[in-house]
Amino acid sequence: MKVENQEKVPTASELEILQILWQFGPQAVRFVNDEINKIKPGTGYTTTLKIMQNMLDKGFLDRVIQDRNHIYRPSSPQQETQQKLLNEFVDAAYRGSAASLVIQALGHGKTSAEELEEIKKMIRRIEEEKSNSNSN
Amino acid sequence: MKVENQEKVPTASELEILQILWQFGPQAVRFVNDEINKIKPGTGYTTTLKIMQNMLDKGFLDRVIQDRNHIYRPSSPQQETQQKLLNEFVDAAYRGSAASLVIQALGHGKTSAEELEEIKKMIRRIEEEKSNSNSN
DNA sequence: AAATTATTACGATTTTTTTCGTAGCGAAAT
DNA sequence: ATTTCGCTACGAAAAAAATCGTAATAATTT
Repeated sequence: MKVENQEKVPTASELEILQILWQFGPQAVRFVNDEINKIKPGTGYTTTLKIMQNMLDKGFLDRVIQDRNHIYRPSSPQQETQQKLLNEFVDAAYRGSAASLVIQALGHGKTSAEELEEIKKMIRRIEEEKSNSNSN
Repeated sequence: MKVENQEKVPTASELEILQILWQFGPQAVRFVNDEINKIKPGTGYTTTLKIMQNMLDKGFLDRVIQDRNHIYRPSSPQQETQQKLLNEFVDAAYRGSAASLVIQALGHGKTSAEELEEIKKMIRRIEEEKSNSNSN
């Protein structure tokens, strides 16, 4: 019985690029590089290009030619990638205990009342599922 | 007004070592290397040693001589390091939204009823603090 | 004190990631 | 058709992290 998966996840720089594509949809390198320069000024075009090409090789991105240039888009849905990142992070930083991560994440105090409501709703949903799980 | 911190956080391998020291308290290299070999068999003694020496240089570990060998211990409390890791992770993977991370973390279904109770307790505490926040 | 044993120190190599210079290519402008 | 412009391809260098071989050191045993 295997304990956990060893999925390949994007690096920090790769994740920045994914965030931009998640937010703005499929884009050319130029657009992505411009966005990155808003956060990390001075990042060369070819730097961004190379990372995106690496991501293509690793299978994190797909590419299509449109209007004579290359449009990149994430090859997996945002949620799925975030879930993998989260799983890896929980294992590495909290030894697999999602609950203690959650408690610490809430503990920093910047969570709004609306968000807390959403979270409570989520908990209620889970509790309902749990009580129904005998009749599966 | 600064938006967020850019603290130096341990790498994945360094974090593994911190986890061992958090769990078992201050230890010599030999002990840490043995533990690591339970997870990553074949990791050489000098590899672990070198990483721990790097961590000493970076300030993640302190060292004391005891019984003629070097005993290492984390230089910051576990919670503090985990909080920094968490902040960085929330920014990188969830663009700063702790709430969506929490919802996704709960979503995978492996959180026990007891843990859910703990989380609800935490939420109640936060809500109380929020309503008292005018009288600070 | 010489040999053995266990440890740390040091340096080098390998691997991964990030960075960028330069060449090549195709479309548009002159 | 030649130049210019914007993009991609390629390769290499720099930086960061992980790995390990070997030397040095110090205590214990003989």
